Amino acid sequence: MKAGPPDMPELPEVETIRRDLEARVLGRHITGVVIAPETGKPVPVLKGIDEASFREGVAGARIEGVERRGKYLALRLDTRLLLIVHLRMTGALLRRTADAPPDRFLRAVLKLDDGSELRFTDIRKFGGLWLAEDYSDVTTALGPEPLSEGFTVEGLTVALAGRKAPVKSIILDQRRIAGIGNIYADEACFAAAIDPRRLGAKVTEAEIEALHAAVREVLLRGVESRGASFRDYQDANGKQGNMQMYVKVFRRTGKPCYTCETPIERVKVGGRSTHFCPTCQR
DNA sequence: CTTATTCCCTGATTGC
DNA sequence: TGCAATCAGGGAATAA
Repeated sequence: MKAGPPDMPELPEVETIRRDLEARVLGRHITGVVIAPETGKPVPVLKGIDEASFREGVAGARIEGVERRGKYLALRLDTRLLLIVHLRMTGALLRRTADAPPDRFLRAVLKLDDGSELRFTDIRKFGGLWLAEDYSDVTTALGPEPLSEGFTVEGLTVALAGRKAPVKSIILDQRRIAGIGNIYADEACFAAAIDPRRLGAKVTEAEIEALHAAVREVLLRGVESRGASFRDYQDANGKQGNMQMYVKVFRRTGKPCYTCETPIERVKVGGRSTHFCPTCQR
């Protein structure tokens, strides 16, 4: 496995986990919860709820749906509550048999009535679990799902109109579009031939159409590839994705652009590492 | 409403 | 060789 900074679960990665879990845990009952002892600096894995209340809220509940909203994953319980998970940077949600070897960086375990377990691991402890009635209880309002009909050229036009923020920052903003992270933002800007540093207000009508199509294209390819595993990402079965083999610019700094052979450049946009081709992207 | 900055956390990498 | 400093980043909080 290639070394480097961690890769972060974005829409395609979370969707891959969702599909894996839907096929395996739908209809199962949660029989127990185990919170792993803290290692390093103590950071609660349960957000906005104490352990006893969480256990009481999920124990015995039946899993009636496995959902995704943006980068949030949720188990819909028959109690009408959502057990919401966010993996942030290094989180994983692994389906294991109860006798499987211990996982490193374990933070919480949901035990199921078929003897399997859902293990939440997280090296950097940015992720967490919530128990809530709705996504709006745990996050600011999320924009449309980019792979749904709710994501339109018109909506993207409004999101960019008059804005002085870089186009990359705008498509990374979960309130504008839900689910795009650093990998797919860079790939979408390349596919649309737009310099990621360009201000939103300076993107033309034709380019907005191209960007709309590009966002959908790169995310669909990501889902088809079962996500990108540059280092840490793994699906619910502990397997890596393949999207890292198809990226055109992300973490290809100094390597030749596949289109024009100009070396890919890396800059900071909105505090995030940003990769682009200075020739193809204007 | 906007945009920019800081913070959280720890394994990998870089620098001396 | 060793050990400290630096880096990565999603999203919330804060500042302006």
